Amino acid sequence: MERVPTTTTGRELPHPDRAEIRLETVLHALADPVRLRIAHSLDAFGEGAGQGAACSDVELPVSPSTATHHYRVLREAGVINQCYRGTAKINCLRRADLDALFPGLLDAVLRAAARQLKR
Amino acid sequence: MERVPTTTTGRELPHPDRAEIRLETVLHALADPVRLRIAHSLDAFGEGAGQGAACSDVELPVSPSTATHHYRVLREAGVINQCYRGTAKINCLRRADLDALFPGLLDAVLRAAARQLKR
DNA sequence: CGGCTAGTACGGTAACCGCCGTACTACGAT
DNA sequence: ATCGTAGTACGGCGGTTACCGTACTAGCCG
Repeated sequence: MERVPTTTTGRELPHPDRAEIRLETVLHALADPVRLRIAHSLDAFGEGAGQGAACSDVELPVSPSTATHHYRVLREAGVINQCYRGTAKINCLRRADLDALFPGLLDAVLRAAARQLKR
Repeated sequence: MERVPTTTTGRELPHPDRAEIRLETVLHALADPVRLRIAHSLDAFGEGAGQGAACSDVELPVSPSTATHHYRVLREAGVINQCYRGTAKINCLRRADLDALFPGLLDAVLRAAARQLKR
């Protein structure tokens, strides 16, 4: 059966709301190679079918506990949104918020990241 | 007399060339409030008359030695160009290089910074 | 139930960062 | 030559960061 466990788990994760997102914090979050890669992967995944990707969908060159750390940094900076679905944690970019606050920034960064990969 | 001391001083400062500029490093450089302010100020100054501004033209809430540190981070990241003119050190954004490598990024960051200031 | 998978919290370590003061150099002006 | 101004190099200090391993919880499946 299609047991889609929509937004299970009581554990709510703290997210900054739009007005609290600071440019310096966003830039700092994206300035790390691992986190930049996460953002880039989420962008790629997000464009696909149902938006969002689990942490385990993104391959990273660090240990799971370090990955958790990086996801938290991104979430607390306001770059990504995280929610639990079953045992998985689904991540997606906060495009709407970022675009509203800093028009063009996210796209510029993601395109720059993509471009730098092909070099 | 107009003793314009064009590019005096033998001391040459090391700059990365275009191909060496890394996105993560640029983002890291811009992720600090003081350095973001420097970039923003250079943008404002640069648009004016003769391009570039001396370090002392940009007011910063840190000591001179710390300011030196921040300028160096920006230069080594490839965000600014520095050269001596007389006793002053002239700084300007490396627009052409950054725009070529990461189109739209610098403008997005600077506009985001400007926008965040008016809040 | 037991076991699997996904992710976490904790604690520790080594590196880095932002900041400063002090002592110094480089240039221009007097 | 002397002084003042612009910026620097150095060393130190305290806070943050990236990383890991280990031990743990939450949900799913058989």
